[in-house]
Amino acid sequence: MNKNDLRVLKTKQSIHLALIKLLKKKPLTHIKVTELCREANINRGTFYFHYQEVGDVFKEFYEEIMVDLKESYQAPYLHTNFLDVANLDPKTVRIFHHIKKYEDFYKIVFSQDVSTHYYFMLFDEIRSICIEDQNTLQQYGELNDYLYSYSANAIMGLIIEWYRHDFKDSADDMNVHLINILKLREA
Amino acid sequence: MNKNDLRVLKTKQSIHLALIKLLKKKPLTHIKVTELCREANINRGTFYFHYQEVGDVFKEFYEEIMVDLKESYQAPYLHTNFLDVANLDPKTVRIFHHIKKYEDFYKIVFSQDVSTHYYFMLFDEIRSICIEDQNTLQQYGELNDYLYSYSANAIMGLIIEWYRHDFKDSADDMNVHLINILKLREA
DNA sequence: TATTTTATTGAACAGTTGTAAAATAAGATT
DNA sequence: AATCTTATTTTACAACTGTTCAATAAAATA
Repeated sequence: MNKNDLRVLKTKQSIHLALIKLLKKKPLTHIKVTELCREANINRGTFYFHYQEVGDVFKEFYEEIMVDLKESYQAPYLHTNFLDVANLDPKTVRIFHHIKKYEDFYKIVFSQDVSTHYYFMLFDEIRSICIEDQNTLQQYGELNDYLYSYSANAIMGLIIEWYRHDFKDSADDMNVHLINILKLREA
Repeated sequence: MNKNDLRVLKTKQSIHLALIKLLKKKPLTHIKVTELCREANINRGTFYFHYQEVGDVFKEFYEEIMVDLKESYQAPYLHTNFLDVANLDPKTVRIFHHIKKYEDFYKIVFSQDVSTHYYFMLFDEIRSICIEDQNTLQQYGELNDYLYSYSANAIMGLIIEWYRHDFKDSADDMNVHLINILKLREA
């Protein structure tokens, strides 16, 4: 299967457009392979040549979005150290802006009964960001693994709450919430 | 549908035993309704009279386990205040012992591609525990919602990492990890 | 015990799933 | 432009899904 073959690009794009269209009508878990192929005007066998299930198409979207998140942190002047509260500037935390940008998408990721795979993809990405930003603190040995998962998933907890508030707060609001919570520990 | 009808109790027990048996052979997501009914010696129509999908049976287990977790915190002498590090006694954190007790079960909950529903059931339970244990701190207004989700999901992060280490650490080890992480913020 | 209630069964149905093989056609390669 | 490569289609198949209905049998109730 050649990723650059025009035929592949065409069918994948058809499937992508079809999924986006169907997602406006019904939740991801209710979309059947047959239905998706009918909408995309491709044969069901072709679908199974590229994917295993409908969720795999969603994962493909997700990977692109993860790249976008990663890139927003590759700008060298941006630094977010969740442990160093004193030097934490709300403007430097790009995660919430990223989530807001893809709000409709993340409403699916955090919805009930969807695969946990999507949750863990974001978790792992945020965890990587924590590791890269805290590369000065290496002295905690084995505790590091737990510290990073603790910190990353705490952020995820804020996003869960944000989702449950239907993303009404702005991204900057969320940064302020984070700062305030971290400052509680200093008092 | 009468929950106390002997016929209902009998069929539900058959289904429960069948699911436990099948879970030893294959992941939850691979178990078909037909397969489960064959194993339980009940009619497929009977299954659909009680459940919608295989995962619903798992949820039924889960609810019992959530009751067990809740009860382990109802003993009034136990208090866990995740914000008050100074007064936090490792022995009082019962969550990790609970997880260890149902380790095999939680290996499914935290596995990839399973429904997020199970994750959120545990999250909500831990969040409730945080709220009850921190009922002295009400001064933060709207921030409370975010603070509780932050704290609860941070604990979930430790459990994720524990899962990824195949639950090799003991429950007491986990309590120590938690204490150490919380103490980092004081330094 | 006799009667009523209702959970369970069995059968049938259209639709979906996942897989496989040969035929076709679109695109890549020379 | 001619040939090679392979993605796509077509068709077929057995198994599973989700639902419905009448018949049955198990349990509750009086």
